[in-house]
Amino acid sequence: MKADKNDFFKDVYAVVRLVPHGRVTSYGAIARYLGTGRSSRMVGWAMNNSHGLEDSVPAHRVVNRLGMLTGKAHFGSDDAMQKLLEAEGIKVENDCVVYFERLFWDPARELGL
DNA sequence: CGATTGACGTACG
DNA sequence: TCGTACGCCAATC
Repeated sequence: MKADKNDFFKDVYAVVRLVPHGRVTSYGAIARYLGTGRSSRMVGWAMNNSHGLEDSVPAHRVVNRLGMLTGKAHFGSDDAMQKLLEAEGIKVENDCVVYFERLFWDPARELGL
């Protein structure tokens, strides 16, 4: 098993797919879980690459540390991301996830790092 | 090949 | 407490 940077992206997708239905996580949480820590930007880049992937990555479950739908503009429609979150029972208001801290899913914690 | 941007986060003033 | 600056790594211009 090689630990190429390519696996980093792959791991990001894997973690995002592991996010339970009706839950959300943050870029920093994933980055920290992967060990990149401060390279949270790369997580966002991975999401951007996820658009061309065969497997759909629930990027709508990934928001910034504030629970803000920062990537909503990349879903094609500004309402697409919010609509997807609401479809899972996540209440979104003013582009911000309501009870974000309650719905927050930390891989490093849930997966038992 | 060099400079800028980007779906973020933390540190400092 | 709020605002600004910097770091991170890769991709794009």
